Amino acid sequence: MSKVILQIDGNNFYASCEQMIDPSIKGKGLVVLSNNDGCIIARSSEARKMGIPMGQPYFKLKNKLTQLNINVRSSNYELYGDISNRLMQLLRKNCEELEIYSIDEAFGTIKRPKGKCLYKWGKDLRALVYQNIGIPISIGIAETKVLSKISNHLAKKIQTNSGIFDIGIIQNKDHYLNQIKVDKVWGIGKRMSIWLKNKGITNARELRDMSSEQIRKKYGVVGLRIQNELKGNLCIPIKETSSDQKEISVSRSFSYPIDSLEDLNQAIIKYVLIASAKLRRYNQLSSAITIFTNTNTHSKDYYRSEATGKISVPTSNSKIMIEKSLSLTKEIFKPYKNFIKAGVILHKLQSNKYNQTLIFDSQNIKEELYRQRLDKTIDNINLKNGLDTINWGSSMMKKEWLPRREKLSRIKTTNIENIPTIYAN
DNA sequence: TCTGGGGTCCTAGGACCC
DNA sequence: TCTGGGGTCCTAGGACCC
Repeated sequence: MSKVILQIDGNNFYASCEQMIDPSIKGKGLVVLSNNDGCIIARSSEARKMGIPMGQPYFKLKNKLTQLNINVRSSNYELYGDISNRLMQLLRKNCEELEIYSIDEAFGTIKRPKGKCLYKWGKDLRALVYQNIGIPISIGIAETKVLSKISNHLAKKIQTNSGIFDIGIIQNKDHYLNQIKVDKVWGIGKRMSIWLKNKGITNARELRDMSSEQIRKKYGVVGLRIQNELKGNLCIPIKETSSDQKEISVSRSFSYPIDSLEDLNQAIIKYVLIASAKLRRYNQLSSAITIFTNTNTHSKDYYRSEATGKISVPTSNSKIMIEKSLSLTKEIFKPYKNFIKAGVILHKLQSNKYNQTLIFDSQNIKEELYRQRLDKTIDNINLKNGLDTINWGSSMMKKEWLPRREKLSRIKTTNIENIPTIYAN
């Protein structure tokens, strides 16, 4: 028995989620838009076949989508999050270890009985997931993470594999690795693939076989790890328990440009409230905040500004964070600029279990406890009734610049009971 | 007119200490 | 007159991921 790595993901995840809760669009062309209805970030396989590209701005393709009778949805992260949780729970039951890598993707491990292909095992899991969750998945099986990604890619690409591929059972993988373009290898991005192509390296097999010394010189341990994983040596381990988050960021584009400090302040307050609620949900504290804003990246006089401030006592308190943020906002604001986006990043996160705060005098302790209770009460009410039920007065004044979500599916998704369950037979 | 959002890891270089 | 060198911690920024 040897351990193998599995890479499992939901096919066209956002599109599949939308189709699952609304059977009327099943089997039809469908695209899902990013926040602010900006770009196309997911396509059903039907839309893909009709030639709709990924990542394109919505406004450029609006007419074409109408002509082709393709359905359009704004992204609905509450829904995708709910479905993702159910998917991951089911996968956890069926793997030995599981690392949740993103909303639609996980790495897992199981034992391989000596010399046995795991295609049948994958097929059963795939059927189980479809019956219980209603989402089609793909499964790639291999010795390492990088190879399991490639295996998953082949599972999707080659029709006869029907969503499952076990490259780990294949001794000589050259035939398959030759088919994988170098920029499709996990960890090889734009920059590295340009450098590799200039060196005549175009596919995964060539990357595996090239001089390690050259890679190490240019890309250090990061590059070497990728190459080693291609050779079948596990270098990137499975992280089962997601260690505490290192930072939390909340940013949004506005539906139209803003140019007043007042508007910017309101946006920032809004984002700080979301971020600090997240922080409390993770039982973490932060001791540094970055605020940033920028004008249109596509315009000639693009302007971006950011400022970071420390908080002397690590906190998760909304009020303290808002005060800090507003003083930072004043620093980064410039008049006569049309800002189209702003955001907040909390860093230096730590668990609130080990909160070694400064010694408070009794009055401060009282205030701190009061603040914590207040935050908690607000969080609980908002969790039950939606994010905006109770909010800080200052973030309520104007909302016209909030992001667009015009094509949101109407189904109420914050309630898990509304998600249909599909039973076998 | 309209081009997303939220993360991680690594490295180089500065500040500081002994 | 000659003015070291290694370690650690922090930060900003690059590159990549979904």
